[in-house]
Amino acid sequence: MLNSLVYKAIAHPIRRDILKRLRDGPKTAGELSSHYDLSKPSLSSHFAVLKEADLIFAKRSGNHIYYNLNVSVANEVLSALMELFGIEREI
Amino acid sequence: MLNSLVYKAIAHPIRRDILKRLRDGPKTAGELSSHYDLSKPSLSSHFAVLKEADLIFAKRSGNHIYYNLNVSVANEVLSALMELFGIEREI
DNA sequence: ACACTATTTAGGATTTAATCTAATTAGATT
DNA sequence: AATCTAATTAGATTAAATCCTAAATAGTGT
Repeated sequence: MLNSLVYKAIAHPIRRDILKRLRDGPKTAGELSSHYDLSKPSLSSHFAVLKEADLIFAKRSGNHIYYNLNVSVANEVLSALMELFGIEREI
Repeated sequence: MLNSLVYKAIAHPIRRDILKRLRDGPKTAGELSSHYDLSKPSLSSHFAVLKEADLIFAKRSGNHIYYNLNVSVANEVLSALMELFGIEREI
């Protein structure tokens, strides 16, 4: 079954928004932080929660760290919820 | 978009287990409570969270209150998460 | 190696969630 | 209307999450 950390990770609106933004490609912490009225340390801890849940992963390039959406885990989340709700997935 | 209460609701393992059990049909509070080492008031508050999120609804029949899974909202959850992760749903 | 920039860790305050026991409500049945 | 059963509300406590400022780290690039 799916890791419980994932559910905790998507429980926070800012973390969901981060995930949504990462759909369109990798972003740096600074780039993401510009969208929220939140200190960088606070945002960093949101990243940590998402990383623990394995929903994102980090890659350094030059002076920046880029965050990437972990698409395979995202798919697992959906499968787990479908099972939870007893809904069949087509294909 | 989807109500934020839904994400909070599925964040707790007991609440997810309740949802799973309700897939197979309505259950009373007492019936559900027998599966958990938790006081009835605590469980009742879990029901309240699920109700607030509109994931379940209650129906009285005789001396019991039956809880039912709200399938339409369950489907909305999946759609919302698919959008969140940028995954297309077939059909 | 030194300094610069980006990000995270530490420590602490505040808020929200989860849980319990005891008391109450709601409705059903006699 | 009195009683019984099922479930919830109240009130208090403990645990977990969120957020901040200040300090530390990590890696880049001069």
